[in-house]
Amino acid sequence: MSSEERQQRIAHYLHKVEFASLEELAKHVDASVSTVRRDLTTLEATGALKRTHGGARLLAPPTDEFIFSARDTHQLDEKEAIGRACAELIQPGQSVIIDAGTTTYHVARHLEEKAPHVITNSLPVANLFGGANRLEVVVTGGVIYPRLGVLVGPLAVEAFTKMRADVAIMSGGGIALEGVSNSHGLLIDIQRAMINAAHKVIFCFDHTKFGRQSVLPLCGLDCIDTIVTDGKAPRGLVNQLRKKNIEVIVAK
Amino acid sequence: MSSEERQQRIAHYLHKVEFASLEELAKHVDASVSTVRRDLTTLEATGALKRTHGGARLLAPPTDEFIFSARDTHQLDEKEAIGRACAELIQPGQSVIIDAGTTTYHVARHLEEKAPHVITNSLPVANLFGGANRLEVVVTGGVIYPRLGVLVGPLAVEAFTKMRADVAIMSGGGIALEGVSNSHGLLIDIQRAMINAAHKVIFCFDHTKFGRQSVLPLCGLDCIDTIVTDGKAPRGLVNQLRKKNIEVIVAK
DNA sequence: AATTATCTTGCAAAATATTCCAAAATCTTT
DNA sequence: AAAGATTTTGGAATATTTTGCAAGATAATT
Repeated sequence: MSSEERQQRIAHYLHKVEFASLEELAKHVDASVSTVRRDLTTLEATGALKRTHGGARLLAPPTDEFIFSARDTHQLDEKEAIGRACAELIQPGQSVIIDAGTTTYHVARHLEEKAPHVITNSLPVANLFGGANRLEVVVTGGVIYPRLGVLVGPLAVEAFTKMRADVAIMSGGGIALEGVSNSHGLLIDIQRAMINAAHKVIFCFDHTKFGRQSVLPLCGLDCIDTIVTDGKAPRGLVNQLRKKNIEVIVAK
Repeated sequence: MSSEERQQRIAHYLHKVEFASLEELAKHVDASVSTVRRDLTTLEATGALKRTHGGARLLAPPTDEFIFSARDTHQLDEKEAIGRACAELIQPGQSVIIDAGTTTYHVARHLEEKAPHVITNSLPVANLFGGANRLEVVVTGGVIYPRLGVLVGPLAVEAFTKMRADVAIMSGGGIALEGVSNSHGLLIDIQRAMINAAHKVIFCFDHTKFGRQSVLPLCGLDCIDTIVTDGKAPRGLVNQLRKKNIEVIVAK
């Protein structure tokens, strides 16, 4: 049996039982406990389930989940690493604006223990925290942009002009010396409002975004306080950004 | 059994009995009293229950109207029927406000083919339509009310005062001759704004809501245009409501 | 105030996780 | 097809977490 098939069977089994111990799973897929452990780790990274001591639990009830393709995200490992590194920059109790996007989604997943005040226009992020009880999550209004699950439009922009936050965790379509650019016109206004509303601006880019310019310019480099990226980001551009007084953090 | 599974079983058990002693719980999950104590502490932190001397009690009253684990939704068949019947009242292309709640959620599930403009403060409803990109869905802003997935607070109220819709599809904790009542104080303001924003007001009640009065009054009967309910609704009260000029539709 | 029950804290034992390594399996290259 | 390189797997040694227990502290009851 291939590893993918095994992982799928684990996920499928969990959908039925909700909880399962490691031994239970090992017996079910006929593999060693070690292997199941590894599978659970990768499955957890995709957001399908949550590991617990002694087993694993379904993350969200099987119904009503927003279809957000964390599954077929590219550069999953890198985004996961970026998410973890970026989350470490947040102090407990800070108010954090979280942009919509797969990378920022992975940041959000590591943010729960910081108990931040979250402000977001991303439905996946909202869903992520919807169950958790300890933190306050503000969702901006807006019209659902179908494919991405982002709330857009005047309601969303307005919400950010009215609020202030300690940190904004942003993403974009490309980062170059000319600044940050993005592809969706509807998002630009909102992202600008986010940047204005936040005291500190952190951008998350996986290495594929470096040197790329997307259709629409979003902001100049002077808007950025910190960039978090992964190990494959081109050295040259990173150094140039650092010279421009931007803190660049490379997640391992 | 993993600790999470145990905690879930404790929570689930409490949902049945309201209150339980430590020993009772310990026996039920087959663990020591110390362990149960620790579990209760963590569970209390999530707000699911309240510790007391000698045991624990359910924090929220056992109304499931706004709790979204479809798993333990009561009167599922009835709500399904109500949902179908209510959806038939909507004309294609109308703008529809959808209240948060399990019953209204079932209405939403039957609404897609009407291609309505949807306005909602319910995350589950937003998720439901988020994937389909044929219809426009407006989500109000607000703070996520944990576990219920409802957006509450001034942002939500404000959104509804600014908008107008053809129909509002509402739910509530109880319907009696005195009017409609509900249990969650935070929701009342929003529901009032919804009612004001809509030209036609439809309330969905399964039969258990009839004759019941919840903690807080929401509105009088004069606000209601139509009520949709299931076959088990008490005849007497239904007729009295009809005499008050309310259209009552019994789904079968 | 005394008595009883319940709670908190600290600690050792058990269960579980992580890390590391060698064998097996798979993929590449010749 | 054989040899080598790479990945995957299972297991062992080492951390970490969880659990159950007991002693002292706190709250409820009489």
